[in-house]
Amino acid sequence: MRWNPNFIDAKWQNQWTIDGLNKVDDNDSKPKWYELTMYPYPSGDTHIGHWYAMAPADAHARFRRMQGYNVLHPMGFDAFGLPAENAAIKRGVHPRSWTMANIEKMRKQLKSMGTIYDWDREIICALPNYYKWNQWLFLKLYEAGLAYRSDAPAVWCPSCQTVLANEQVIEGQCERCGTPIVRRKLNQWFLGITEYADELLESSENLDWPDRIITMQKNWIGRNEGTEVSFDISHMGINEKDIKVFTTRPDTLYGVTFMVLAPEHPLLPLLTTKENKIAVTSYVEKAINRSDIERLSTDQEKSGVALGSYCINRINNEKIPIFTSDYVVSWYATGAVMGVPAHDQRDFEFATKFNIPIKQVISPEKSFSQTKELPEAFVGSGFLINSEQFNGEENTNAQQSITSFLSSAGWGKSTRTYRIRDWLISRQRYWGTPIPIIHCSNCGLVPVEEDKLPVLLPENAEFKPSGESPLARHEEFRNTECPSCSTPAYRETDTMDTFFDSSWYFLRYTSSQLDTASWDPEKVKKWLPVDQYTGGAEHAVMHLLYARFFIKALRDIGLLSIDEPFLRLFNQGHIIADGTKMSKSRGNVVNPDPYVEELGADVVRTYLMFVGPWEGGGEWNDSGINGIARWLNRIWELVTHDPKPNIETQKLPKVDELIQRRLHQTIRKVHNDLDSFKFNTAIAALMEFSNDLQEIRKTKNYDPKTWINTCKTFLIMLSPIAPHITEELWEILGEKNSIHKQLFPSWNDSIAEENQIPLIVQINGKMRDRIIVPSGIDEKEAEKTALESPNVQRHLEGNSINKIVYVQNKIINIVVS
RNA sequence: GCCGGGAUGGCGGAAUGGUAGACGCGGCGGACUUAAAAUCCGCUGUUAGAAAUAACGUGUGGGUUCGAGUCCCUCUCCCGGCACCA
Repeated sequence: MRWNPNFIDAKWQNQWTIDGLNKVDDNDSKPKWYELTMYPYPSGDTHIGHWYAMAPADAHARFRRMQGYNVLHPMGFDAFGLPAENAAIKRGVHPRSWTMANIEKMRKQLKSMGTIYDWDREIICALPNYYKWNQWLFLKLYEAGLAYRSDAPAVWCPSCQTVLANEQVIEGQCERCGTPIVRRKLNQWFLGITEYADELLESSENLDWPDRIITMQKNWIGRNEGTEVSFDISHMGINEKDIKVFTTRPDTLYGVTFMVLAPEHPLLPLLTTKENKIAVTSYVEKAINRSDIERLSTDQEKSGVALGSYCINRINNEKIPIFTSDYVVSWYATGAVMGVPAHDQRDFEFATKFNIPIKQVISPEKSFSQTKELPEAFVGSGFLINSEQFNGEENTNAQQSITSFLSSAGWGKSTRTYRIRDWLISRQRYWGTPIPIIHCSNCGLVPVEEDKLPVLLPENAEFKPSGESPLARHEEFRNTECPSCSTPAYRETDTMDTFFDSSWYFLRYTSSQLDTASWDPEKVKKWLPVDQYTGGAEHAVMHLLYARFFIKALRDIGLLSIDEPFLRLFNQGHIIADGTKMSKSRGNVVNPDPYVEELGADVVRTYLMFVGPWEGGGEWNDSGINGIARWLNRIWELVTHDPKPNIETQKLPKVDELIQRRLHQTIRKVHNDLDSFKFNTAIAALMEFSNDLQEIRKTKNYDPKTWINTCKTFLIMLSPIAPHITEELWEILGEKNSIHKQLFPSWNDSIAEENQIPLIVQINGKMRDRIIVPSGIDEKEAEKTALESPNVQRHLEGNSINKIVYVQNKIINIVVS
């Protein structure tokens, strides 16, 4: 190393702090730019994956700042969550001390990256000055009817000993620990995200987000148009008079030969006959206790049991036997399915197994008379048969006519159903925000008064998981009195999902120190929405969807006036090691510190940006990192060594022109690449340019003034990527003001333009020669020059020219017979 | 099963329908050095050739085009998402 990176890193990080270079001024009159990167969970070690997420984001934010924006690029810690609790249980330390010690360590490591975070704005969600506002926002949502308690069947992770949101289930397994989940009926807190399903779907069209994320959110919301049909059970003598089903195929209504209720369906016990009770109860119990993976595996044989009762298909008055089966799930649509075995493969399999009649009602041909036995369900389109007045109708048509018939009869209606469920936010764990509600036997649910917030998380809880919240066993916390009637009452003891914290943290950055409100409305008005968000795609249907919902809900409550939190989104890839995600438990964490110590922060930053497109991520491999160290070394040499040009040569103006041309080409390329997160090619362009400068220096034919100015411009372009070495060299070149206060250079297309270009000569599309011609020559001239080429002549021998295709400044293709 | 994205040298990767392999790593050869490291110079897709050059070459097979890594169709494999969703 020709320069001492450790010395320079420390020198400038210190100097920038002293100068307040990265303080963000809310009153700055420059246009604002809010560039946000997802805040990390303080797991203890900043690994190379964190750098991969943060260093390029920092370079981009710096680039925006150099374009003249007032840039807010904050950092904080997603400090509540299970790992702290698990680590605490394992090691006997308190989650708070574990978390705070980790934050301490991570903050130091993040500072070593040389980022522009304004640490005065840091947020830590696990501190009362943050979670107080979680509680306050919860109460606002509660007042608005968007937070409610309900008995819906919840997803339960047997290992984490808590309920989860549907979004936290990946292929039937807990997102965090991979344990197969089960469903339990529990009384839990939900947020009404489904009320916003349509808006979430529709307004995503206007976001500058990757298509795949928008698609994932669309699929997750899963809006489906169909028909709700009610089947008559009034003969059963119970309160409910019908079973409602949702179907996308109302055209097959005459083909219904059975009804299936989900094992959790509320009507199930009421519709089970005495004779069938034992069989049904045992089936239901088994089904409910199975994990989703077992239960929803598509390759198992259909199972089920008859309830012994029937319902009436009102359209034709047929008696339809009722079954229960685990292929019908309670958490989608109405939890009941009309069985049309002739036209649905699942129903077909069920009917075959239980010897239920299969009645065909759609035929591929119009003149169809006789029902043959179907080998499998016919799911194609065709014409209705066995359907009374609708016979002969095209089935797509019949979907509408049957639906309107049902509507006018009051037996059904056209409707929509959604896959998305309301967001379950209760967690039976300790290390989270206490839900600020009091349960009173007289008054029911009573919100904690605002001036009593925060409801503090007690320090001395026994947090070993037991299936109920640790706070439930904390008498002092649990026992309180009702704010409204003053009788003894108890506190809600569940805590909030940590995605609650991250749904609004970006608002808090604008006024993180404020203790009289969740945020300063003026500042939020100034900074929001986030102009550019960067982070991993794994949050597509969790954090990103929740945050969008939050903003819309808070807008409707009157706390905000924006519709969307994040205007632009960029998903960077992930650095993996040994083929999987880096994690402490897997023991494959790559620590950046040794690299930083050996090579300096700039080398690590630059290398991470150079290895490939940012969205790609990839396997960690340090084989090329020395190449970056060598390059920065060469730059050090280039700038610090007196050029000593031979100013007497006559070629001087020409070389100057060449330098200028290459410089302007490079500015254009680097500007456009940084603008669109293409750091790898921006760095490649800077490398090419520095290689050119080295060649030029060897000639000694240039004006020293041009040389120095060119070096300075080059350093400015490199400074968002490698902030320390460029600042040092900037100082060495005699500059007094920080390089990071300079504007990004602009280019001039006419200076960048080449006057001599290589023209590719092809014969029948194969390259035969490249000739240097003046830029912009016309076809005739190009043709003449091309035909003069000996190699071209050789290939033309004995052939006649059919056609010549000329593309100016690119190619000339001679087509011969 | 459905919906996305992808497959380019030994490796990471680059290429508005117009020179495939920029840039970097690694490798080979050379200079400097007592030597090594560092640094510098040259070569480096495959095959043939001393070279000029030629043929071949972007997962498979076809197509459109003067011209295809790029556009269209087929298949294979890999990655991500969803999935007994009614």
